[in-house]
Amino acid sequence: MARAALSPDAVVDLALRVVDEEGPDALTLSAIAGRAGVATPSLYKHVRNLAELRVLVSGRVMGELTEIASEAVLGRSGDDALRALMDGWRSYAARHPHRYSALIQAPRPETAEAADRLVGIMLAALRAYGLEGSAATHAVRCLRAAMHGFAVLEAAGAFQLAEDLDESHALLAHMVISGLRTAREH
Amino acid sequence: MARAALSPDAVVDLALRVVDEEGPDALTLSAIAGRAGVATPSLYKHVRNLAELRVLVSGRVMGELTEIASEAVLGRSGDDALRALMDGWRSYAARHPHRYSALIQAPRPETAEAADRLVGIMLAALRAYGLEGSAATHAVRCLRAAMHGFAVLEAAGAFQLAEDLDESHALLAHMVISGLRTAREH
DNA sequence: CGCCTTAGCTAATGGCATTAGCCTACGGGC
DNA sequence: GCCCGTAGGCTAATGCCATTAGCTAAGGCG
Repeated sequence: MARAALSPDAVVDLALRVVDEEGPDALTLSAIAGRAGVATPSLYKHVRNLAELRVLVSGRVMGELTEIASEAVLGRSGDDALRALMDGWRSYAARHPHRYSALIQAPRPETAEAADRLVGIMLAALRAYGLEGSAATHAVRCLRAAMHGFAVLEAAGAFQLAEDLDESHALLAHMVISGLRTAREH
Repeated sequence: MARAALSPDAVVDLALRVVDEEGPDALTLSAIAGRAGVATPSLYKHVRNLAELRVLVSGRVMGELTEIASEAVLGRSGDDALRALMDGWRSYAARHPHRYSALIQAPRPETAEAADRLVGIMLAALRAYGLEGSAATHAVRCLRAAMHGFAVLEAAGAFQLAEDLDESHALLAHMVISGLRTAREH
């Protein structure tokens, strides 16, 4: 069975290292093969193709994000939980901007489970606001949009001015919270 | 001067058509050359390379978005202006999802002017809330994050459930508005 | 009327993904 | 302890794409 060094998981590990160090565009099979000390075609023994590898990477990132989110919410509720969730999300994206950019948003069966867990955590974070059915769905969508939008823009370096990003993000959290508190009327 | 059919602008036009019809990943010089009825290397007479073409495409999209945004805000103020801006933004992204995905968020000198105009429009839309200096910057950042996050997720088809997206988006607008109204404390 | 600029061309290079087919070392069963 | 099947590696080949170099012709301008 040869060196046994490689496996689908190991390939994803290397892929994440490539992404972190060289950016999502550098995620190429030959870059990974180089790091693995293996010829490029050998990777096809572990991964169907580049597209599938991207999905696997995305799934891994989603899993990490789920872990972060779940820790953030743990033992908190209400505004506190929501703020912790948003802060955790943002800090993950800021710590690993390339990794975050490798997140695929289009729903894929392979990442459906992780995505569902994430939605579950968001729902839990929103529990204190007493949202029922559709209202909860709308709230989760907005929360996701806010967190993702901020994370993407920050990761891309789109916020140029000198103002403190922590403060901007606190305002975003305030918007979500105050919007949820007064959601009756809209 | 040969056929005079091509020019940098014409190349961008074709590029936009490719993006719209086949998605951002299909944006390739040879696809454009095919549509232009020209050999691939000929395009280098009009555009420095693929990377620059992407930036030009992004600039064009940003310009269109600026137009939409400015029309939306025109003749309105306060909550009304803000909601119209958000609705216009979202509907542009929904109408041209691939085009919207081709938007490059990382600041580039070539798109700086369009980006500044966009920020200017957002500032105008926020005028009624009486934000000064830094507070206005934070508000623009949050508005951008909310609009962009929702647009990206919708364009990617990330919102799966059956609930009405208009309603979700109305809630998002409500969050922004109510957050701005109560922004003192945070 | 000739020149020069310019937009097009072909040829060549190199990176990458992907497929096909080969080779071999291990591990389980005898 | 030996045999064989399988799995994981390899090389070779293909094809697409971007990019560069150098050629060519056509149109405007003097």
